[in-house]
Amino acid sequence: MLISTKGRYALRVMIDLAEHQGDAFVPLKETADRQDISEKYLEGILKILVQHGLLTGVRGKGGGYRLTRRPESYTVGEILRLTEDTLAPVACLEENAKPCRRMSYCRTLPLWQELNTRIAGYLDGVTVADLMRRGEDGNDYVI
Amino acid sequence: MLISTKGRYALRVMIDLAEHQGDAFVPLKETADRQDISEKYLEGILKILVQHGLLTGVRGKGGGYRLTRRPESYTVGEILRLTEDTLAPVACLEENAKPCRRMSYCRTLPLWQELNTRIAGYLDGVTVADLMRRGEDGNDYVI
DNA sequence: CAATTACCTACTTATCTGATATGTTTATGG
DNA sequence: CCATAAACATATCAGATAAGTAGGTAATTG
Repeated sequence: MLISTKGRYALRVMIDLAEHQGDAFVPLKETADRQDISEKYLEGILKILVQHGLLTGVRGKGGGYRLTRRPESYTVGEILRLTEDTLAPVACLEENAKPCRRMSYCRTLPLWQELNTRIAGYLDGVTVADLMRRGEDGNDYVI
Repeated sequence: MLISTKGRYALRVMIDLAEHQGDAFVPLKETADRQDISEKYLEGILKILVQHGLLTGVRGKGGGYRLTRRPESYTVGEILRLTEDTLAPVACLEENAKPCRRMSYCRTLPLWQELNTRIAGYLDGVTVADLMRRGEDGNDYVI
């Protein structure tokens, strides 16, 4: 499992907010209901997105969450990197992995590196705006 | 983390056996030493590979393990699918995942499906023979 | 001031990972 | 035929992670 519920939920929330934007701030409860996700669990996820500036959160009556940028400017990779611990397919390629002695001659390292590149390349090439378009004509982001 | 040590070790063992083949059976202890992997832990991994016919295991003095086919006939995907629980990047795409109600309209499903296809496609396109060739001229399996 | 809503901290429960320990069976060489 | 080498089998375990729950605090508005 490369992507946990945390990352999947984060993506769905971003899409939800993008789709219900314009009419000011969207309270978490609304999104949680629509997406059928536990409110309390979602809170933790949205906190991360706010802290990193992807969303604005406003408290009190009339408050809620809102995107800070246009949907086409958020890549899937950007969102997942915040909510997932890592997107690396193997431990050796993680951020803070302890350097592996076998690196210089490991027969499998190039395999993992290429896999990593392909995964990151794909996820960085799809935007939230792309994900909104399911069912529309000419939707080919999956290709 | 898509691939755990189990899968990574399995791959390294297959390569190790491929490289030390011909001189009959290779005892687990040898491979474990060369690859710096716990003997006991490796046993469990090799058992799986034997049970599925990728390796032959022979007991007693002079025994050990041997590939049953030529290195170029084993794909990385084939090996990893045996040793990893799943290669699916998200829970919804696992073998025995309970069918998701949101499937027909889920905005993110196509994203995961395409990611899954790309990962599987890459891993099924690389063989054990390819992995042996690191450092050789014209080695371009990572491209 | 009351209601709403985001924000914060801590806990829980189940599952998975990466092993270790302790044997049993099978084959070979002396 | 017995000691040794080796695969095969089963159980257990400690630590980490995932997914979610609980309970409370702070800010904003009508």
